[in-house]
Amino acid sequence: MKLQFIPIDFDSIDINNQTYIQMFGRDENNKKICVIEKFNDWFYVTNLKLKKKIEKTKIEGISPLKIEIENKNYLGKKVKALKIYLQSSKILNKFSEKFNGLESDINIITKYLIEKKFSPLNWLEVEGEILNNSEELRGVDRMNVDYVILADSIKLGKNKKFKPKVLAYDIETEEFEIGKGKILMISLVGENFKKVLTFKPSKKNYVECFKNEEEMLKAFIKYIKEYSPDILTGYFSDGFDLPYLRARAEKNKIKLSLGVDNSIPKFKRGRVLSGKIKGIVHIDLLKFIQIAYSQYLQSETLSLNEVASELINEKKKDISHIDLNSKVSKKQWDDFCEYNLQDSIITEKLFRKVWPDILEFSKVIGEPIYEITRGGMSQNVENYILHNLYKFNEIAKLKPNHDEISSRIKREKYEGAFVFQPTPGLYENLCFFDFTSMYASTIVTYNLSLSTLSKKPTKIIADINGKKYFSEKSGFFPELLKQIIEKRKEFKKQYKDNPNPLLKARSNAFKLIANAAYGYQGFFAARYYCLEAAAATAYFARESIKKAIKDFEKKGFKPVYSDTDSIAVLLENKSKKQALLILKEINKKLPGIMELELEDFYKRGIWVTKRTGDFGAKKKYALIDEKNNLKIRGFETVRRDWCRLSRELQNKILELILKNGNEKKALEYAKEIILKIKKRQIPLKQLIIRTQLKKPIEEYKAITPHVTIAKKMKEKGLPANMGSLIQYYIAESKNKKALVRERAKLPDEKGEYDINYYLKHQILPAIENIFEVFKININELIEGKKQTCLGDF
DNA sequence: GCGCTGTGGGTACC
DNA sequence: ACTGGTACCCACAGCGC
Repeated sequence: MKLQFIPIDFDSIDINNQTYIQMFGRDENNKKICVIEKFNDWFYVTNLKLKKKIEKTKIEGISPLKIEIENKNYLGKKVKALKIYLQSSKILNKFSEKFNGLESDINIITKYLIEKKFSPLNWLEVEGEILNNSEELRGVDRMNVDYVILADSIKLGKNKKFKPKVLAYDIETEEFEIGKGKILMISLVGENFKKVLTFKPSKKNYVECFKNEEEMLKAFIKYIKEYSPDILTGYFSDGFDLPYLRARAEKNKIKLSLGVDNSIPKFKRGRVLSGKIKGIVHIDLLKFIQIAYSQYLQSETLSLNEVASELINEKKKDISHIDLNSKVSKKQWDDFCEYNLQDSIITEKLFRKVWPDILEFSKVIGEPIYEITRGGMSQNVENYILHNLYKFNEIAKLKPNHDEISSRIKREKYEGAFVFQPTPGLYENLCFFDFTSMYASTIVTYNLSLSTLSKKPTKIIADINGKKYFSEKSGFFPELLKQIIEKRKEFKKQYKDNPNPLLKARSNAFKLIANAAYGYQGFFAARYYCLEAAAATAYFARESIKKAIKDFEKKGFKPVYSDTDSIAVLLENKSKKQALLILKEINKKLPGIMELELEDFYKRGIWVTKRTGDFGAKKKYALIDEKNNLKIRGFETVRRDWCRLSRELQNKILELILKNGNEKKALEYAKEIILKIKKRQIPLKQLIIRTQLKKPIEEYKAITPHVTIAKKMKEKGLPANMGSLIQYYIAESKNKKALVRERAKLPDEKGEYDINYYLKHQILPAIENIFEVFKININELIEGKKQTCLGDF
């Protein structure tokens, strides 16, 4: 039979020493199906003399299926290679190791997709037979899908729209530690499907009540099987919900058979766990948001609440804390159920919102959605490369081994970007320019990569701790990056002409890959690691930006600031038109694909001194554009480890100064706030300091306030683990010389906030340097000196 | 015990 | 360990005296 099929999840299986690829997805009638196809895995050997020996080799009773001689490239050089096919991939590594093989370390699904030139989530045309309790294939078709088909041939099909069947879930538990307490409830939300499973009655109509935790877990499994989603999604579900479910299932001695073959979820150890369910793509939305969105989000944490409110304008249900040790009222329990349901509702909506990005990311990189949502950007860059090496007939380089990685980690840092030393002051009429995708353009323009690093001198010379040369013949890495940049441009333009989420997502996916390519070459675990290329990229970028600054200066534009790829100049008596003309002139002379573009014009901008030393601080400035929009960089206002009071005060002061062009109103405002805190009229909420715990508590050498508080929280049984945001305030103490950490208290701990601490350590640092631009000494104002001059105090 | 400087730690910029 | 380097600023740690 012949059918149209869209693959969503991928796996492989070995039956009687033959490897098969399993693809789970939908047919054109929206039936959930599994397509199985034989696949012969391979590896390469570049020593042709080994052909006979390999042919005769047998491992675990298996010898090579066939060996082909191919003309290939390896790191840009022509090679003759043996391509050795094996019917079973389980002995591939053993074979490959024996003969120093290549490409044996590429994931089998990746290889299948590369060989077939399929991309996940593209429709395929499948011809084959439906399996019916096939004994020959050891009952591989006994799965919870509508049918299983063994394919004879698979071709690219006609693309059409596809909407995956999604189920979102969320659990509420007694304890935060995985598996420690019971799971109290589980919510499930899909299209026209809303349920909360629990074992304590509630009158809410979506709640289903079971005898105990065990029965609830069984029902959870049953509902997932019945609903049979393509995608099961949660928020932080790799790190919490799924492992917790696994632990409680074990405790209740039931099998968490969520897979379509009744298998239990598999967990892969990484920096954090990732949970895989056979035949259903488990997506932890948090992970994808970290990869694709975090750099664009305003949210200070990536909590579901903050992210959802920013992306879909939805909030979690606000309920008061429930103390499970005391009696819980019916109303409280109902609210709790609703809270649980709401989390899944939000997660499902959030999923719908980011789905175009997941889809495009997967198509652009060429990897299934499970893979692209895990493993970080370096992995995505690498996968993009692997899927496109065929264009260059390249054999892939092996991953570095453990020793290689260790020595790479130990290497010294190289010199990075250039940052202009600003002169503190308030400036008027500024013009910002920046290089488009600077590092990526630099890599392309100067041909910087592992395979183009040359031992012999060339015209491309990077002066990085000695001279390094790069060949002028373009290499596959820069060439690939060039294509990425071109595609980015193309889709960006298409999006401009025809704004739709898919085009935006596609353009954004290419942008993210381009931006990560530079970091990739300097990343210790990269296949195409090349520190010289990374250092040379930074070198040529520095040269470019310094030259551009000089060029603007020559044309009479005074440079004020520059960081990595941006330049700010003063317009002074010149017009915007003139600035754009100069930009054009400078652009004409730029090499390769380097391109400088106008970022924006600003009415005013302010730069301040460092707190220590009397010169201008880098990476700290505030701008106001012609529509009175503020753009604040680096200041305490944008730093989450400062209390709200200092942040809001500083923000207001910057705004008043930039709007008015002078400090008068700002000073009035500062006085007001200082007076308020002196009178203890500022609510504690404004004074909470938040700092993240970046590692396990025991590993800290310096015992800072937030570490002290974290310890206190642990003692109280509150969650304070790696990654937690620790909140505290600084309270008064009889001992004037007590350390800050000794005065730090939890937000709900009794005490009076220390007015002096907040004046000197939170308010003063946030505004002192700003007023210094106007020769005003805020410290004197705070301490109450010169009262007669300033009044009020 | 005081004052200075170095270091660890967190966060932001690009 | 899960892209890179640059820079700010705090609180504590450690040193000399």
